Amino acid sequence: MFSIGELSKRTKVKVPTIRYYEEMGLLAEAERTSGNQRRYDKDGLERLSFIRHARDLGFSIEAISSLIELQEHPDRSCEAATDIAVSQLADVREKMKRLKLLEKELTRISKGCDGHGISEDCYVLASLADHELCERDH
Amino acid sequence: MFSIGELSKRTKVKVPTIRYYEEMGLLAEAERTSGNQRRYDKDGLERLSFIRHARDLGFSIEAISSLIELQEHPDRSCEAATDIAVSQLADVREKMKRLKLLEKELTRISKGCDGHGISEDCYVLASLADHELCERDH
DNA sequence: TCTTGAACCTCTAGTCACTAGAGACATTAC
DNA sequence: GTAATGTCTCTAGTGACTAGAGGTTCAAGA
Repeated sequence: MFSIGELSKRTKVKVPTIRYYEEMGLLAEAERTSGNQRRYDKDGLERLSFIRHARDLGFSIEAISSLIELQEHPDRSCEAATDIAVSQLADVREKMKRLKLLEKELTRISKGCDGHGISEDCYVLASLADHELCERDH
Repeated sequence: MFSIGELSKRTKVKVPTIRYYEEMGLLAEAERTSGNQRRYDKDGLERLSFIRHARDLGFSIEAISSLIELQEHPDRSCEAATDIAVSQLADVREKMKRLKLLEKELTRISKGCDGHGISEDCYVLASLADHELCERDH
């Protein structure tokens, strides 16, 4: 049995965040000492690692809730879990696509200026003001 | 002179968002009709287009404020604007890097399951629980 | 056993960039 | 003139935390 601080160290999840996850129902309510402090065991550690890993992968709290629900009903099919992962993947790919376009434009923009006065024709500001300068829409 | 709804249509920025930008000081306070409704002209349209474009590129409200400040002091050097764009670019590249790793792992994860019972060994859930299965750290 | 200081508790409020809703007033088209 | 649509302000909610206040508990050393 270890404290919330210890759990925090082991999982690299901040203490207030652990309490937040408990409040959101992602973590079961922890056992308490007589002095009302939370105590965790290996189970709690594993659960929190799961949550952290999923958060790192960009799953929302809501999606993680669903995954945990699935875990607790092993009779159900695994398809639902796969669905969640697939939709997460679609999300990630969409974000990447957008970021690639942004990268291109920002590269172009940030190369344009070389320290002359803004009044003349700062390329950064001009580029932002005038969408026509973009190579593609967004 | 046109209404906030018209401005919203032309810029594709929602009405409450326009009011929010005004409150945040990104947009100057609009002129009003005798009945207290906001009226805009070409200037307002251009300013809002600028803001929208910058937001699309992921600039924060704060960064946009700085850019606007620069615009209003044309005596200053253009370097500051370039700095903001360059730091934005670094940000975008960092995000892309992370997303690439996520994509790889999510692809792996979501291929693993094929509809058997969760109790057996749902690959999605197992992967999230066990970080060792990852090919790289994150 | 006592003391001290770190860690813990709850609660409230703040972050960012909006979004939603209530209830009242203005404008526009017919 | 009336009805529908648009606009106004204000407050509160979103997601996923983070920060701070003010108080209590724990563990280690004397």
